[in-house]
Amino acid sequence: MNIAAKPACAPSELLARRLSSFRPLQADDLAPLSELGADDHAHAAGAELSLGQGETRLVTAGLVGEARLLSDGRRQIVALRLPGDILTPGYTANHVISALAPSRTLDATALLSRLGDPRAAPALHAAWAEARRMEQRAVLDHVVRLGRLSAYERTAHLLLELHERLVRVKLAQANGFQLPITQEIMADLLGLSIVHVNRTLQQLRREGLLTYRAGSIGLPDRTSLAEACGYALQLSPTEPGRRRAG
Amino acid sequence: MNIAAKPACAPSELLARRLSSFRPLQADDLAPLSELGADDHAHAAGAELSLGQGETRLVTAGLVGEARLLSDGRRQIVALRLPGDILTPGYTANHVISALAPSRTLDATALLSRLGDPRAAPALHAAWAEARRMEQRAVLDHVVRLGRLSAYERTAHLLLELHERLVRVKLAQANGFQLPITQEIMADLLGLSIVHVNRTLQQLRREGLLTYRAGSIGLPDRTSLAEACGYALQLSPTEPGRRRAG
DNA sequence: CGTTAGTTTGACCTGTATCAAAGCAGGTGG
DNA sequence: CCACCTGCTTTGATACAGGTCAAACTAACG
Repeated sequence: MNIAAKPACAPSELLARRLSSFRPLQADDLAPLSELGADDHAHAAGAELSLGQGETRLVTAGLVGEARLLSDGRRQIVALRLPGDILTPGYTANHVISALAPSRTLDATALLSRLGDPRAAPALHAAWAEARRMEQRAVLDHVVRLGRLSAYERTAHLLLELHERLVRVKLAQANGFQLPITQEIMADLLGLSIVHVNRTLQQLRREGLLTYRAGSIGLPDRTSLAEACGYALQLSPTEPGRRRAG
Repeated sequence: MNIAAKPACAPSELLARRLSSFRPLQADDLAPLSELGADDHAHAAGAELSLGQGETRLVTAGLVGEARLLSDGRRQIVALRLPGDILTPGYTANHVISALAPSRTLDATALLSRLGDPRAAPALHAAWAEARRMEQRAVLDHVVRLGRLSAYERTAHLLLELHERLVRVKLAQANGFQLPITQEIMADLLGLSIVHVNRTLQQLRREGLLTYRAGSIGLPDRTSLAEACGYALQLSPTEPGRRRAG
């Protein structure tokens, strides 16, 4: 039940969970996933991952970030990749992919090209397409956070998004999850200074909307938190596995 | 030579230009594009475009924006679509696609599904894949602008990006282009207030890095401008059609 | 020519950055 | 087992980029 360096479950199981969260899938739909080996590669926290041209890797544990570096040292993390997410090579020279916490990844180039083909595995393909859509959506949410939300809203919004994404791969509890990253990383994610991230987290705690210690985030009242930042919850606050009615 | 409401050229020619800017393409490679009719649909400035589920439209003239609306009226434009770009339905309820200037679009669902197939038209497919990559890259650039660049840098960075994108479809001059949008729209694009956009544009003008009147942008010194905001020019500043050596 | 939409200016305010220093671990070596 | 790093968090004081409010200016348009 956490994003540890040690894989909580087999890579294929992880992907199965994520894809099933988008489309109901039968056991035999999932068969192609079993081609994934268990030979994942470990990355220490902070290690940069370099993907070969055209290579696709599946994150199986930990937390990976894709960031853009500016010449004066500023950094913006443009995407967070959680277990079950995939990595593709960056677009520009200053685009770096690195493990934000001890992580594991696995080459999934072959499987992924199969998922992209509607003929090979229709059910998986549909679920995969939905997952891709969701990723697209997440980037745009990130744009809105950075462009139009206050520090307070940004932070709340991001935590809610992470929670929902982790629930899909069953790596979160109903009202909390592990987030083994420093406040500096949160700052680079949220486009804020470290100091301000710290103060914002304190405010959320003071208001009883957040608890955290030792990299463990608690969101005791996701409904209020969502209201406070305009986040549209996708999963029921009480039964996070279940899709919402509205 | 501008992004007017009247199409400057046939839709197929527009796509041909954009794709050719990514990969050299022969006349017969481009043949499949001719299936595009000329029956594009006009949209008044400000009009919202609603795409059917699964529908894909090609922008043939004007300027289209994809925005997210917040309940209190804040708006963030998450992507600008220029002639030669495509539109797909939004991901969320608050995602709206609207013409930012008088525009024209054309259904391209059939053609686009063909471009996605490597077997049907390999050369076009490769160019198209590259174009998609570039779009991805542009969104991430937008994230960096909003998250880590100052108002001044953001503005410069965006104008340079727009210029390069318009050059690809031959709708820009060597050092300028038409940008028929209000400063309010720029504000929603850049995550700034209208007033501050105005002041930032003035500063750029004062410094001789920008001229504009009547929706016409001039970038007399793209090299300096790029330096001022850390933009990595892709096209030669002197011969904007040609790929850069570095 | 009056109306309306957009731009520009000025005065003022506030959210967030910056700087600096003080706590607080957790790990290492003596 | 303590003393010491070293990296992270927290706090306080201060500065500034950019927001807000309000009004004047401009230009297009019927």
